[in-house]
Amino acid sequence: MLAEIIVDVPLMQTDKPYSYRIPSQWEGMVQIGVRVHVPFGKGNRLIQGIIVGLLDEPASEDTKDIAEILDFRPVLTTEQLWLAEQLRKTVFSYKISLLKAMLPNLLNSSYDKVLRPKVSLEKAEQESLFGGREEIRFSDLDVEHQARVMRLAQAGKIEVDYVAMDKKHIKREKWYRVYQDKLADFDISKRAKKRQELKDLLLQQAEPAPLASLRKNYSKEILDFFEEQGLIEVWEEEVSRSQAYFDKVEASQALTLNPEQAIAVEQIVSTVGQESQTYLLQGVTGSGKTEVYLQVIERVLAQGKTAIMLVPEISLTPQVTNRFIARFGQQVAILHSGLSDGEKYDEWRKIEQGQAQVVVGARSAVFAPLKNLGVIIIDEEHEATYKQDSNPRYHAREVAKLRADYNQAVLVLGSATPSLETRARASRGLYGLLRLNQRANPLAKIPEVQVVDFRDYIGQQEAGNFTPILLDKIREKLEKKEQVVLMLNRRGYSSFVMCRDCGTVDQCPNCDISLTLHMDSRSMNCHYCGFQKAIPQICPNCQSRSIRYYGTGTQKAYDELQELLPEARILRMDVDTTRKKGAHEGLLDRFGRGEADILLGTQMIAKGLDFPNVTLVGVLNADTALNLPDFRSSERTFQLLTQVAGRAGRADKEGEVLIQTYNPNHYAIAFAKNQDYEGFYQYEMNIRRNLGYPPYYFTVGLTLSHKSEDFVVQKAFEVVSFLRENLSDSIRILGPTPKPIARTHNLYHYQIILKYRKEENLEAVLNHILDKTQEKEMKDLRMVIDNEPQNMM
DNA sequence: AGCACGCCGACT
DNA sequence: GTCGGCGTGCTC
Repeated sequence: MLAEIIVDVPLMQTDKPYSYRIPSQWEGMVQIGVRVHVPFGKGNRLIQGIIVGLLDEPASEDTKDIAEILDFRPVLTTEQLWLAEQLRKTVFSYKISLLKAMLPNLLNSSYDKVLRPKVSLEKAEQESLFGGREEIRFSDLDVEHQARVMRLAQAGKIEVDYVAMDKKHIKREKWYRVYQDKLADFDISKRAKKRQELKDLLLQQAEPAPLASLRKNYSKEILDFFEEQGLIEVWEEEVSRSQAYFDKVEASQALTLNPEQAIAVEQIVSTVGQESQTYLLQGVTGSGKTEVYLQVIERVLAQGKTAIMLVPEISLTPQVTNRFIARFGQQVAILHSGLSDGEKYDEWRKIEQGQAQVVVGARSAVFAPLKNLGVIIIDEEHEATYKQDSNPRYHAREVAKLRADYNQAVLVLGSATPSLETRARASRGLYGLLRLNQRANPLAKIPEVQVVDFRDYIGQQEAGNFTPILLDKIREKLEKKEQVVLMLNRRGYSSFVMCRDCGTVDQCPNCDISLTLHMDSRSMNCHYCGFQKAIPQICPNCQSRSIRYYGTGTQKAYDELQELLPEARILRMDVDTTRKKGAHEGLLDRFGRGEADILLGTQMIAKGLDFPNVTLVGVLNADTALNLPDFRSSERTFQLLTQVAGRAGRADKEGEVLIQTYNPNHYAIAFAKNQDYEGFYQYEMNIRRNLGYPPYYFTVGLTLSHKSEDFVVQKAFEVVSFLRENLSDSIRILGPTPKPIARTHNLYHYQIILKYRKEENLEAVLNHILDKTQEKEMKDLRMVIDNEPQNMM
């Protein structure tokens, strides 16, 4: 009996199953989807592998044995193995990388080396290294000793063995149960006051309970006494570390749907279990999409099926997740990046063991090992975060479609501003189109949007970020004790330092980007590589003292605002203030409780917030994302402005939106002002057709990086000519061009973009290129192939 | 990746 | 004449 194993060596040459013999003692116990350790290569070092197949074939001469079985039951389902197989075709990554992306981090164990002295090792060395012990761990040594050990090992004086460090870790909790009859008859001496007290307490305790509740008031000795006497039974149970999270949420009931919502729910539910179908649920902000999701899931659960609910990472706030916990209680598993590895593992086990039927999570939750899927819902489907921007570069939407097909499940894509790709498919009838045009709260009105031309106020502004008209509006709202949300769209620039005499901008020495000023740490920082230095006092180029801060950041806007409106209580929310765990929720909670008048933040405030007292939303600078060298920049700007406008007037108070811009006539801003998705869609589709971009064409981006610019350029041209030779004439190849930020981490990046409608050999050709870049002569050339890149930057 | 094989220059 | 440099190729 042989097992086919994908080994954990992420390389093109090893991206195929290897056959290993299953030692007879494990025969019949080994299953597909189980992790193993296998000897690999000349040194027979142990590496992790995943069994993807079993063969009833005789072993050949050089077949090796599986060294160790890591799991008693599969950690990957057959569906997940199938998924990896499918994704391998469009995600230019290795199968092992895809499989590992489906496992919780905790299960991806690492290895250690065990060292033992050989007889040839000098006594003195043995004493100083081993100090009498029979073996030591390589990882326990400091770098100096590690090097010494390596030399001795090479000299054959130390024996080296590989062992795996398995970090698997299940948190356990002690529980107890009282033997009531026995306890009632048990006599405790009058002098043992504490034991008497505990007896009385336990007689009231009919149900099993956590031992920790007794530990608070009773010592270990007393509890041990009761256990030894057989009065209570104590045992250990696995606990979910996120349990506390669930305990504090109160259950909620389904809300009454308006006719549009009801139609959407019925339409979606009617297809569940019938066929794999995709719906686009296009609903204006505040139209109650979440309630539709909740009721669809409820109906799917009633059919005995399971559900995945994907939301963008940023909106995985308690505000959102609590709604799911409140409705479905213990049936929900929550997966997001804020959890520790241990917590993620706990949630994963809940899913894998069938305790959770609903998974709410960010991108990677699309891989959740739920069985019998009925529905997958992707909220805010246009968000770029659904595409992973590191290996493996999968798109959650694509994975969800595959899973829906596999399970005959329904895929629901929800958005107020769908991506053009999705909307185009709905328009062509490939997806069902469901619309919600009314706000769920009948009193809430679509807010009035006003566009302010920054150029009209040049020279008369009190401060760089605020036109007088916006300031007046803010003051007006503050007087009425209403709240204001201000968004600073920082993408593209931030504050930098420039010399007024010679124009020199302080740049990162490793990256082609200006350094960003951070007032709180009094330093200049590079946002790409983390480089940090002191704020210059004189120009590094001309030694002039006329050095000034330019651009704008939330910090600067905050300072300006504080000066202009000293009485206002302002909360600042950006990556700097939300880095700490829980800081994000903390800030929102405070704002929700009315502890601040103004919430000033970056794009992260545009999503999912629902504060009834917010009546003004101001966008300080609508343009920054508009001029980025990316064909999606208009789409992004339109989506962002529409989203943020939706934060105003959620309840019965009328909302207002004010957008400051230098480009009031740009179509993305004009359509956003009128909240006209249809107009924007038609206009943008025309542009995409003329320029040959998605959804009319498919795209693939290739990025080459190297520390020598000449070398990357040369290799990039070689890649382009290889592509031209091996692909059809109809493919359009752009580049190579330097990336918009041409150098980061001391590496030069060059980009090639492919645009095509149909290309038979593309997968094979790209795999071949990936394979070639791993050859030795390519030195440390880095190559990334990104199918349907979301960011051209 | 990591390890061994193997073919050329510098040295005993 | 040999030691060791790293370019090349393979891993069930």
